[in-house]
Amino acid sequence: MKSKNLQISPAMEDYLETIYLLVGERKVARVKDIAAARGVKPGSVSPAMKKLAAMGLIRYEQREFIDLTPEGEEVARRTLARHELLRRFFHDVLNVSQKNARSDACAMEHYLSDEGVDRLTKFFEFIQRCPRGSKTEFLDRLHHCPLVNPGQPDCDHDCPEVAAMSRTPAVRRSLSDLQPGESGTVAQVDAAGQVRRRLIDRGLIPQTTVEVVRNLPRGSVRILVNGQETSLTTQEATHVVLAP
Amino acid sequence: MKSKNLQISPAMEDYLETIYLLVGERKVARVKDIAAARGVKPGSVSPAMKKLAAMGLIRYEQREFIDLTPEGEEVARRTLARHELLRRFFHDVLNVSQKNARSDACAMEHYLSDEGVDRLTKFFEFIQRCPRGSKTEFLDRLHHCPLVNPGQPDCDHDCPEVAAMSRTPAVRRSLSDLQPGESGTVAQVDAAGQVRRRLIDRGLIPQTTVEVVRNLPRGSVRILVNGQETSLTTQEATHVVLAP
DNA sequence: ATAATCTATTAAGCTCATCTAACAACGTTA
DNA sequence: TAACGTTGTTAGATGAGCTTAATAGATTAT
Ligand SMILES: [Mn+2]
Ligand SMILES: [Mn+2]
Ligand SMILES: [Mn+2]
Ligand SMILES: [Mn+2]
Repeated sequence: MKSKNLQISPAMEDYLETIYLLVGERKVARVKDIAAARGVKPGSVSPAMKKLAAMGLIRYEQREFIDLTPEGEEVARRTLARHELLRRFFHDVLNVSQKNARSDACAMEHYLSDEGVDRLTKFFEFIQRCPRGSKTEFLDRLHHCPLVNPGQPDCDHDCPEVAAMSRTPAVRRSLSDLQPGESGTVAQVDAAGQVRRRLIDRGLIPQTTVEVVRNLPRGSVRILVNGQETSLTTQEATHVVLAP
Repeated sequence: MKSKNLQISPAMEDYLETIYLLVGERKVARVKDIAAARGVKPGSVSPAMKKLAAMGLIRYEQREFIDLTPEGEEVARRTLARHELLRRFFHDVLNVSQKNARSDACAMEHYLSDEGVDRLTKFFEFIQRCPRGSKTEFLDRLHHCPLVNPGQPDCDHDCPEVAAMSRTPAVRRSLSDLQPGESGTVAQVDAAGQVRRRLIDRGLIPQTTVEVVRNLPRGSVRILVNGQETSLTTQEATHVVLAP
């Protein structure tokens, strides 16, 4: 029984993932449960099940319990592996809340290439094994570095940058220090909330090159980011820390 | 002129992003160019432009050059910022090929939450500033660590794990060493190509807990991953390195 | 100026994923 | 067994996004 449609859509992957989890949790998957888990109405589930059955991915007799075929299980597991990989990256590495980590991951899992899976896995292998024995050493630094998270006591990881910071008050150069014609590389967006969002949304993320085109009246600067011009208030510009 | 539809779909975001880039590159955006850039037919673009114009995001008179309104530019820039953030993460950090990094990023940009953007930016700030002065020190380790990339000469970063590795032949414990009932934590999937993919697709990614349920005849093991059982050949199991 | 060539718009039609609302099957309780 | 409540199926409709093919407008060459 060949599948008629070789491409599996995001929605179909999610149905398979959901069935897989339901069968794992409570032995059986029913239309009602699938609908609840996916946040859709039962009326949407029945036709979807018909389709998945036609593709040979589930075993489905009307009104009976739903079960994955080996091929469906394959897809479900692959999808879930991507889901977990991304969720862990967001939650465990980036410290995104569980809720957002989960929903971002479940949306993006359908678009992560095989190469992406491979390399993201390598990343976990690295932070698990390389950094000096303790498996959380790298994450510790990431989550507690006072350079990035102001208010953190100290990273106690003999980091010369931090030491330098506590010696000299602040040798930081910001975007507001640049003269028209000069350019620099963003090192950090030293702001929170709305200001931070606005700066990031304008493309001012670390490692981006930014050039000051000219100063505008009324305390604004015209800048060039990603080959495109925008304006910023000088106030905002002081929050963009540049690499030395 | 209020937007009738407050939610902007992935496709619409991509149209805005495309227009933004075209205007930046060659001053004007025409239907034909937009179609080519997005890989759709011109017949799809015209109605889309009509819609975006109705939403107040572009300036569009039939048969004339297309331009973003300030609101459209806002959306375009935000989308592009996410695109670049993700692309850089995949390419510069994970070493995914430009092609895949770009396409993965452009698909996922529409689903990354604000919190995700914020934290991913923090990640870049961290690797830019914390690790010992050189901005590429962390990436160097990641990309050259011989623990993860066999064949690499040596990471020369006084890493005790590597030193231990070169002293003692191999103290590694793999999934195939576990007895039924025992469990461990995945540290690395020490395989390439098909085998690696198959193991990852079964959920065996670093930091996952795995339990051996029982040994099967004919050199297979039944294992429990993510609350679900699967089988592996003993051969495959030897490639799953466990944390000590 | 006319024809040839590009380019853009439109209409019709497709697929996918969803909804609502009517209906059918089933199991339970009275 | 009859009624009821729960669960599942179906049909009809919607909307997004795309294609193709016909048509229309604009530009360029002859
Ligand atoms: Mn999903
Ligand atoms: Mn998922
Ligand atoms: Mn995109
Ligand atoms: Mn994009």
